[in-house]
Parts: sequence; C-alpha cells; structure tokens
Amino acid sequence: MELQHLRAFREVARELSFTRAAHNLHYSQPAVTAQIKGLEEDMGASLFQRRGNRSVELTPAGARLRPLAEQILELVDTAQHEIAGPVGAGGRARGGRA
Amino acid sequence: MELQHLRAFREVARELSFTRAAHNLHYSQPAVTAQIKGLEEDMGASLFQRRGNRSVELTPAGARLRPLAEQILELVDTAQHEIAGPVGAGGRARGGRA
DNA sequence: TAAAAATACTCCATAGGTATTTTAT
DNA sequence: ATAAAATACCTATGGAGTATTTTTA
Repeated sequence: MELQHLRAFREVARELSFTRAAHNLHYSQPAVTAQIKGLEEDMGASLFQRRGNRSVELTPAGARLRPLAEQILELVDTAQHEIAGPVGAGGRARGGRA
Repeated sequence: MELQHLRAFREVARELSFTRAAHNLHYSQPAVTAQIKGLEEDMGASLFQRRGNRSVELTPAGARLRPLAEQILELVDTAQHEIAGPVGAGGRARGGRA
C-alpha cells in the first residue's frame, strides 16, 4: 500500500470520477487509473465499479477502505505538521516562528 | 512520506541500529540508510543521531514521529485486514460483517 | 456519438543491491 | 582495529505522461 495510492483513492472516492480526481491531484487520468489499480491489487479487492463512461461507484470493499484511508492520511498530515513544523525544539530554532 | 520509510523508521527506532533494522526488514543496510534519509528530507528534520559506529539515538523530532508512525502503520495494517480479508472475490461481500 | 476509463508505449526517476569508504570507539 | 553507517556506483522496476482505444449510456 502506498500513501499516494490512498490519496488517489480518497480523491476518486470523493469525486466519483477518475478524470476529476486526476485533475484535482495534478495527475493525468491514466496515472490515477494506475494508482487505483495498484491499490486494488495491493488490497486484493476491487475498490470501484467502473462502467465505461459514466458513473463510478465504490464497491463494498472500497466503502470499507474509505474511512480508514481518511484516517491514515489525516494522521500522516498530522505527522507532517508535528514534525516538520516544530523541529526547532530540541534542536535549534531556525529563526522561524514569530 | 512513504509507508516503507515509516516502516524503516519504526524498525530503526526500535532497534536503534540501521544494520539490525535492515536485517529484520530484509533490506540491505544502505537501503535503510537511504529510506531514513528520504524520510528525513521529507520531514525536514533529522530523525536519528548517527555517531560513527556505535549508538544511534532518536532526535527530538524522531521521538515525536515515533508514536505517529506506529499509529499510521497500525491503521494501515488494520486496513489491509479489513479490506483484503473479507473481500475474497472481487465481486460481492457475502454476508460480511457490515 | 460522446464522455470517461482503460490500454499501449516510452521515458525517467528512484529504490535496491554490492562493494567500498568513512567514522568514532 | 573494529563495527557500524555513509557513499559510490549500477541496474531494474515502476510511475508518469501522451496518444489511442474501448465502453456504454
């Protein structure tokens, strides 16, 4: 499982569109398709029900993954702020915080 | 941030040794060094205090990251079980717990 | 037919390995 | 001198893009 794939998954789940998700994430549509595919293989389950041109919907597995993905990404975000941000402590404040 | 890097981080943090962590994770020592380095650059902070041959210790930033990393990886693990487990065929959840 | 996802193909970045060097005790 | 991490170097995998095809409403 890769965080990038989870991000793609989250976006597609929100948009219910690979194309829009790709646009939002600044990826090409095929890239998102590949990311989701990779995640699906990784999870051993289909996450979305694709149907040609219109309507993408979450499979039961996708629906179960959704909240987990959000939690994970939120935690990652927290980590990024907790660590990257207040690094000055213990080390040395690089003149940042006002 | 990459999950693989977090796994490496977690292992090094536990072992306080790049070599042992590498061994446990079935990676080469340089691979782990690179993973940690990547994570550090990604986080914008040193995570370990390396000192030549002996003694690796967590920096304050590393210490802060540790619990977050464990939470994230645990959640990932949960996801892997929740999704990959009860899905089986890519089709439908058969009376799965909802 | 149209709109959206999948596929084919290529390129480049990077992850990983082996061999070696550097570092600190 | 030794033990451990860092560095150098090479290779292979895969992630991303563009162009195109397939699909179904």
